[in-house]
Amino acid sequence: MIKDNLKKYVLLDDCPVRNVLDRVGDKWSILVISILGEGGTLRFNELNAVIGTISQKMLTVTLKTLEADGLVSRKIYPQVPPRVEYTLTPLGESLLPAMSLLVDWAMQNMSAIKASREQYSGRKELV
Amino acid sequence: MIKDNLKKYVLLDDCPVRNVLDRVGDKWSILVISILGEGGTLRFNELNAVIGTISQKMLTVTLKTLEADGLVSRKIYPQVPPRVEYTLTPLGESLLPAMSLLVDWAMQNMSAIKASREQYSGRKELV
DNA sequence: TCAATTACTTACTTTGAAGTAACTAATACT
DNA sequence: AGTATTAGTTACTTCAAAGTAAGTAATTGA
Repeated sequence: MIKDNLKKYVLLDDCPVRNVLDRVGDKWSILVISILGEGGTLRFNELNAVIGTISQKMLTVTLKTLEADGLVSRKIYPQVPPRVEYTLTPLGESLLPAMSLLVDWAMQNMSAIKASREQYSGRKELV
Repeated sequence: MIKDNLKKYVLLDDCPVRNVLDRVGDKWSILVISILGEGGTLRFNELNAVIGTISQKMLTVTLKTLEADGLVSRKIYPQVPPRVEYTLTPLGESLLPAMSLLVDWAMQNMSAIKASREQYSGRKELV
């Protein structure tokens, strides 16, 4: 017996919302979007240096996925050595408010969460 | 040479924000929080039925993690068969606005994203 | 001639999240 | 005696995301 106002959530699994959020939820996308959101336009190696711990492969994969989704645009300058610049598209920029609300929440509440985790893990050790 | 206003993002990797967002980004947490946010209080099997495609194990794991983080509270009624009720804590409820903004964005833009993906994948096949 | 530069690609391995299926405790009901 | 019920646990497998390390193209400058 499921309440009517909850039935729509059955559809949320394997649905387009899940589909979109999966990509937002990967390891590097939120970070890259945040950086481009503040930094404007950046080259591949600039992004690489700003993040510091990302591998070239994962930066490539992340940028390609974001480009395929229409969140990031890629501009190639026909030079040698190559110059490629990345920028948020309007669609990518439209994601910034929702994302920064989430990041703000995380920053404001991380101490409460850490405290809760410690309390929770402490339980077991006392049994 | 990294612009000064971007340097803080270097810290974002392996930091508490990442730590918190990782859990929000797992497969079932957003769904469970959304359901509890609308459904109020629900029993284990009610959540299981509402979601439909989640396994008992993953529902257990997800709820335990959310409980450890202090986002969900767990109330046990000493009965047989057991009765366990789950509710959002105030901390869990405080996450709802940020989450629903993200979900709304996903719903509003999924068609644009799907279109972009198709256009992108179409490129390769024409080479 | 040779190293440096930039934005990658490729091949391989590792890791952990998630899935599957069976099992459990404790009691009420038939 | 046997079945149903609820909220799990346990052992095992699968799979894809992520990491590692090396190689590549094309040109400039020493």
